[in-house]
Amino acid sequence: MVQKNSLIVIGGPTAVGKSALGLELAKKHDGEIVSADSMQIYRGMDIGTAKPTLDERKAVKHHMIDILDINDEYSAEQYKDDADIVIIDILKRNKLPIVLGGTGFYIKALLFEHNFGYAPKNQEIRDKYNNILNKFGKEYLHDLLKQKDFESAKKIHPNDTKKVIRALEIFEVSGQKKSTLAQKEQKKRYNFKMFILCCDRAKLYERINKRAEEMIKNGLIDEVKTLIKNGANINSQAMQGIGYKETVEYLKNQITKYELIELIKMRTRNYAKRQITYFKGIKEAIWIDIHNTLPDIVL
RNA sequence: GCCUCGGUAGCUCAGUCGGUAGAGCAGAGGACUGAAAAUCCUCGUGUCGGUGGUUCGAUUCCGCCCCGAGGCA
Repeated sequence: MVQKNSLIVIGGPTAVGKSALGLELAKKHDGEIVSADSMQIYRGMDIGTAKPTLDERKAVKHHMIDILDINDEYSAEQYKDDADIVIIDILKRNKLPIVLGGTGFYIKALLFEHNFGYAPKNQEIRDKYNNILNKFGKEYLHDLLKQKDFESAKKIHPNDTKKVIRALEIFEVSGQKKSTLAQKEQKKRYNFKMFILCCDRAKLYERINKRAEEMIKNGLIDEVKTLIKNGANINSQAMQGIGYKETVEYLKNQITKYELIELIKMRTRNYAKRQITYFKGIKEAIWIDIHNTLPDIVL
C-alpha cells in the first residue's frame, strides 16, 4: 500500500510504453496522471508528441497537458510549482498521483529540493552574455565564469555555453555562486516510488522508427502547418521539439519527405539514449523491462 | 565502342608530391540543480574496388579487369 501523501513516478525513454502502463495503473489504483513531458504541455502539439487521446484522457484524468500556448516559455521550476498544486489537489481527494513522462529534468525538479533561492531567468543578462560570447568567444565567456564561480566553471565545459551562461546568470541575479547553492544531498520533496521503463535497445529503436512513420501518416505535417498558420513562432521553445523543427525544414523545402522521416527517427533515437542516461543518474529508480510481461507493480 | 570523372570507416566525403589514412554523421558511453524533445563531453584499423607491374616499400605511379555517373558516337 502506498503511504499517505506519496506518489508513483513512471519514467523512461520515449516510445517505450509509459502511457499504456500509466493508464493501467491509474485504473487499477484509482489514480490520476500528472504528465511530466515538456512538449505535451503545449496545446496543439498532439501527433508529434504522442499525446494521450481524448478517450484516454476521458477514462483517466490527466494533468499538466495542454496548459500552455505554443509560444509560451516554461521551465523546470515552473513545472514544479504547477505540478505541486495539481498533486496536492489529487492527494486531497484521496487519489493516487501518477507522475508520468520522459522529461527527467522536470521530474527531478519536482521530486528533489533544489534550493536555488532567487535566480530566475533574466533575458537581459542572457542577451548580454550572448553578445560577449559572439564577440569574444567561448573561452573568454568561460574565463568570466572562472573569475566569478570557479567551482562551477570547473564542472561546465567551455563549449557548453548554455550552461556557462546560466551559471553566470545565477551569479548575477542572486549574487551567489551556483556551486555553493547546489546541494550535494538532494532532499526529497515527496514520498515516491519511481519506476523506469526500458527495454532492449534494438527493440526500442524499432518502436521509435515505427512511431515516426505513423506520426507522418497521422498528419504531423498538417499539424505543423496549422500551428504556423495560427501564429506559432518557429523559434519558440515548443517548436524545437523533435518532429516539429524537422517538419518546418521540410515545409521550407530544405529536406525531402523521406529525409524528414529518417531525421525524425534518428533524432528520436538520439533523444531516447539521452533520456536513458539521465534516468540512470537517479538512484531511487527501479528499472523495469517492458518486454517481460507487463510488470505488476505492487504499491 | 571511345573519352572523362568516381570507387577510402555503417553513410557522405577529405587525404597520402610513394613510407598502410582522417573528418562530419550514424553507433556506444557519459554529463546535466529555473532553456531539458535543449545543451555539452569522450570513443575512429578500415583487404583505401580487384589484379598484375615498377619500387627497398603502392591505397598513392603504370597496365588490365570489375562497378557507378556523365560525355561523344
